[in-house]
Parts: sequence; structure tokens; C-alpha cells
Amino acid sequence: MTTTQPTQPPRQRILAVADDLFRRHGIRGVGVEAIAEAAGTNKMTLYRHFESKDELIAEWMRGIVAQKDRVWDELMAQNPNNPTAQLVEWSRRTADAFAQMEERGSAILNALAELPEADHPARKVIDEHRVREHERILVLCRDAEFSDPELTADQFYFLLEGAKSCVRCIGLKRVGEHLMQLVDTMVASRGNAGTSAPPRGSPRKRPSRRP
Amino acid sequence: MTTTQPTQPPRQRILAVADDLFRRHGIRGVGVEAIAEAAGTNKMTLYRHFESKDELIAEWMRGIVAQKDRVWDELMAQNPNNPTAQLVEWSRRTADAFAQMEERGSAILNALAELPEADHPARKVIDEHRVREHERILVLCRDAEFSDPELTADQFYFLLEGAKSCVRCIGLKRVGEHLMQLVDTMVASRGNAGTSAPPRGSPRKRPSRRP
DNA sequence: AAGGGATGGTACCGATCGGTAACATCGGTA
DNA sequence: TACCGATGTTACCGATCGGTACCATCCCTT
Repeated sequence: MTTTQPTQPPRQRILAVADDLFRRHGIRGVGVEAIAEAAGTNKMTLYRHFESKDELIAEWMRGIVAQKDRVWDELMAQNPNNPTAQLVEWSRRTADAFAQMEERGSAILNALAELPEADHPARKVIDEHRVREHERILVLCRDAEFSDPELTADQFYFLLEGAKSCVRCIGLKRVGEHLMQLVDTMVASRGNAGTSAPPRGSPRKRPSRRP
Repeated sequence: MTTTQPTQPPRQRILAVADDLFRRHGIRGVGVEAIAEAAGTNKMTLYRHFESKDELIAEWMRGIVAQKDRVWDELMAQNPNNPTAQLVEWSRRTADAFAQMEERGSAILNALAELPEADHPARKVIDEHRVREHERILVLCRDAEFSDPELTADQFYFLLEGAKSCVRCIGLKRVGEHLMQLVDTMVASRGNAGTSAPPRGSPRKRPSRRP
């Protein structure tokens, strides 16, 4: 049973329940009636707050990317003028988030796969977010003065997205640990690509604050 | 219009058309009737060859992974006793395949996202394939005597899967080129400590056949 | 020519789903 | 108390979809 406390207004409850159900069963796997019922309300109230299911999906996506943007803002405020630490911290948070998506993987990637229509309102939200995130990483790689920022930014992005999509076929614990090892090594080599095998049990966090 | 030459038996035509439609519109986005019609036949004949839509999906997936397995066999035969070249070749073929999936991304990843039910017949096909592919890469990393084969194997896998899922938000040309640069650098460093970024426009192929 | 298996055509069923209409109810405010 | 906006309830519509029954063909073999 997926209900929410009726103290919150219906709109919030619907969004919270939709988040849960969409993640677990996929967008097309759950109907509006099920969402309304699980939110302790009914279809009519749902349609008074969202003009269609597609708009609900888009709003759900806006919430997810807004949350991620808040995390970005937070970690950039926590590590001012330290692009390297910001990259590492973002990677660490991404790795930590793996624990919540072992079953179904990334909600954003899944939504993208479930929305083949290029003009779906949620698609714009997702596409813009991904471009923005990639741009963020690129700027950080430039600021961190990696030798080839474009290449290193893609490397970051590939590693992060790849790790996300591998959580389901490799154990999530190992994925998180290996991802952080790879990121640490990348950062340590200042983006001089490569990789490598840091000694086993190497330190996970390395703020490396530089003036 | 998505029709196939009626010279082939219906089963082949149905599978070919299903491959096209599933890729373009997603599994749940296309009905069996549309498939049958596009294949120049009808629903009845479809159900005489596939006991259900889910079984058709599973059979479609079996075809895809079988194709990938054939590619593996081929490139391993072409580079005998050279695990490094096999890894590079597999990466190159993956990068080349990006051109065909710019619109919708990887069919396997999409199918996974569209099949939330863990007991779906196609899920077993996909999961086994991913484990097998990861294992293949791991064995090659061991044979290539990388310093930390498990880590390097995950790095390969992350990079490849991540690049796949990024084809849609970054230009496919750059994704392919950067992926190959990263793989070349990884291989050149033998999985050991960081190296310098390869010069721009560095050689794409580097068989590096070693005795 | 006769037979039979594979295929095509059509119509249909039951279930689900997105979305709407019409009305009842409740809570706060003037 | 009278009112009004937000919410709950029920029933319904039209469309789509997976799946099936029934029968007409067609083609190959004997």
C-alpha cells in the first residue's frame, strides 16, 4: 500500500505517489487511477491539478531535475572555488544514490526510454537537464585546468552514466566503489586520462583543496 | 511504410518489422496488429508463430544478443591470443554502432526500462547477456594483464554503457571519438597509472599486437 | 484431381486506460 | 447562517490493445 499522510495537499501527495509508482513500475506501467487511489484521492482531483497524464509526468520530471539542481548548488557552495572537489563530490553523491535505484536504475534514463515521442513535454525537461549537467561538468573540467577539458568532461559523464546503467547487472556496492576509484584516479592525474589502478583500499575522499 | 519483401517466410518478416518498430517507437508503443500489418500479414499468423507479444519481444531480444555474440566470436577469431586488440576492437564496433541509435539509444537499455516486471521472458535474455558481456570483458582484462583487472573491466563497461546512453544528449560523432580516445589511452597505459592525454587526432586504431 | 497444412481476412471479446460529466460533501469565511 | 471554493464519489465514454474463433484461400504434395 502506497499512501501518504493526508495532511499534505492533494497535489503534493499525488506527486509523491507518482514518483514512487513511476520509479517502481515505469511510466506506462501505472495508470492515473492507481496514482490517485494510492494518493488517497481520486481521478477527478488529479485532473484538477494536472491537465493530463503527460503533464503529470513532465511535472514529476521537473521535480527530479530541480532536486538535482539543488544538490549541484549545494555542493558548489560547499566547495567554493574548488572545481576538482566539486567534481569529486558530485561523483560521490551519484555513487551514493545507486543504493536507491538498484531495482530499476535511473528514473531519468528509464523515462527517456519510455517516451519515444520527441515532442513529449517531459522530454524537453530531460534533454535540457542532461545538456545542462554535461555543460556543468565541462565548465568544472576547464576550471580545474585539466589538459583536455572536453575529453575529460565526456569521460566523467560516460563513467557516471555508465555506472548508473550498470547498477542492475553488477552489484551496486562494487559499482559505487569502482566508480569512486576511477574518479579519484582521474582527478589525481589531473585529467590526463588514463586510469588506473590505485592501490587497493585507496582513500575514497581526497578533497585536495588547492588555493 | 515499413514492409518487407514477401519472399521471406512470415516469421522472419515479423521479426524484422518488430525490430524496426520496437526500436523506433518502443515496445509498448507498438501493437501486435501494427507489426503484423507492416510485415504484410495479419495478427492470426503472428500468433501462430509467437504464443504472445511477450514471447515475440523475448525472441526479438534473443536475436539481438545472438547478433552481438556473433560479433564477439568474429573479433576474437580475428585477433587470436590478443586480448588487448579484442578489447579495442569491441570498443570500436560499439562506437561505430552509435550511428544507428542516435534517435532512440540502445535497444537493449530501452527494453530493460520498458520491462519493469522482473519475470518477463525478455528480461532473462537481457540480464544473462549483460552478465556474459561483462564477464567477457573481465576475462580479457585479466588476460591482458592489467594491474587491476576487475577495476579496469568495470571502467571499460562504464565507459561503453555510458557512451551508449549519452549518444542522445551529446553529438554521436564526438561520443564515438572520445570513447575511442579514452579506450586507447586506457589500453596504452595497460590499466596502470595515469598517462597524458593523447594528442588531438591521435590514431584511432592501435592493434598493438604483442607476442 | 484430391487432400492438407500454412496463410489471409474479418469480426469479435474482455480488459484497461485516459479523460469527463454531474452531483454530493466539507471547511473556512463574511 | 449563507456562501463558495476545493475535494470526494460514481458512473460513464471512446479508444486501444492483446488475444481468439471461424472460415476462406492458396500452394504443395501424393
